[in-house]
Amino acid sequence: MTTRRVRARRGEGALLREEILRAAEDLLAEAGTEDALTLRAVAERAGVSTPSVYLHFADKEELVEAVCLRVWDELGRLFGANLGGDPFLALGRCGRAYARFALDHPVQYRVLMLRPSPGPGVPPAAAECFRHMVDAVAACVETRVLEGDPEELALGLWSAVHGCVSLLIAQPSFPWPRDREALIDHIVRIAGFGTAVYSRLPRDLPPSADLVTALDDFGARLNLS
Amino acid sequence: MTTRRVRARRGEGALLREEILRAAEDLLAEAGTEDALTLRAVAERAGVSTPSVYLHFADKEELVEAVCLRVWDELGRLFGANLGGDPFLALGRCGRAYARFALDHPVQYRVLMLRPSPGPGVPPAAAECFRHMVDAVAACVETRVLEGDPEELALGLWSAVHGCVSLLIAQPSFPWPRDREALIDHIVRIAGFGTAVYSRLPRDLPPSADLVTALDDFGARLNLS
DNA sequence: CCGTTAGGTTAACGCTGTCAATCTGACATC
DNA sequence: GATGTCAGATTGACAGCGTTAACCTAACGG
Repeated sequence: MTTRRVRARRGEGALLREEILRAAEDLLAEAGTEDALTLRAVAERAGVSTPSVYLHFADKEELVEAVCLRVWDELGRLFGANLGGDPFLALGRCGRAYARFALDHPVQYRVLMLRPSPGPGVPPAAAECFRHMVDAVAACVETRVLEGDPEELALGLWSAVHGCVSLLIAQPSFPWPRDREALIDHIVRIAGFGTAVYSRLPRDLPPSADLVTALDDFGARLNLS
Repeated sequence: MTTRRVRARRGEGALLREEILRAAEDLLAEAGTEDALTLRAVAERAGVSTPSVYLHFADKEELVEAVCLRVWDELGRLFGANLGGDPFLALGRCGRAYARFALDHPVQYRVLMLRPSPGPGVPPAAAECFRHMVDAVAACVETRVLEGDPEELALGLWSAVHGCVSLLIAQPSFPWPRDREALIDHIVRIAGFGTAVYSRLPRDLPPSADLVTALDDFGARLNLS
């Protein structure tokens, strides 16, 4: 048992919440697995009895989610810092920043994105990032190079990058190329090109049209405009 | 307690393995969550005592994985059935089949693909699917429309579809369009177009080149060939 | 009929999340 | 300074979990 924590003064009970979060954060960093986050371990490290955690978190799930959400703010900042300038370059930078963030915090990313979300809605922090993303896409649409609903396009881009990093995180034994950074780069650009081509294709192209036909059509349209 | 199971005859001990798997499968289907798969619940439903599970599975993890791997064979068949004919159309069919499979078996998909893989290697069933995928891509590369390493290209396509379905499964409260089938279609084609464009771009295109430049370059090359 | 052994069971351990009941010490008041 | 109050915690317990060691028992070959 680590040294017992001194009781907080009146009105400052919320201090414990912060200390619990810090303890859990450290535990997660040391163990590298969310399994290490037992209420008992967290409480002991915070120098407090186990049920005290319930004074600030409804249940374990809420604690774990709170811990993982803490790093998410960083992603919001990253997005903000990468906006501006050429909208396509900005979009690319955001994608790369997102991927780097996920790979830098694999445990937190898994907990928040690779599990059945507990609440009915998207976690607010993630929602804000998504809004950034939609804005970035909207800027691209305004240049007329991309066409379509920004939200829908953003979802596609998001899911492309998410697919790559979540596979990297969950399936490290896939035959990945050695250079992760380059892989991310590929994916981001593939998603970008794909979205651009797809968004500018005639809507009435039959679903069964093969790639060559579609690309030819696209090439023709590109030269026209 | 359900009726107790009659002891198997000598040499037929392996029958219990099958019955345990079936029990677990049913439990999973009824509850819709892997949390329902407690050893006690599975054993009771199989009409057997809890530790008997250990006669056929090293630990719980192995049982859960075995349960989820059972449906995976179906995916292998789906892939096989969708090969042949125009390689690009085949690739598209495979992507759609993969997505439909994942959305039809969300729990199993999550257990196998969205969690830290236990063993050192890829589960054999998934590896076989990946091989199919690489073959399909290789066929496309032979037409000269796609260029590059089939394995690398396949990874990109896989991760695109995986990204979409895993987000759909884990984050149902995202602002998804109503028509899932159409969404999958978009993603598959975006990934296809993106890969095609990207694979045919000059390798020395600077990483900072913006989308418009790259697309123009691509359009020019496409008309030349 | 007996001995062997595959095919199980019993009982228990340590761990987990969670809750009801209880204590305690800092503060406002007299 | 003594007193009452209530926020801030603790104690003790519960049910359920995965897992293990020790034990039983029914089916078969000789």
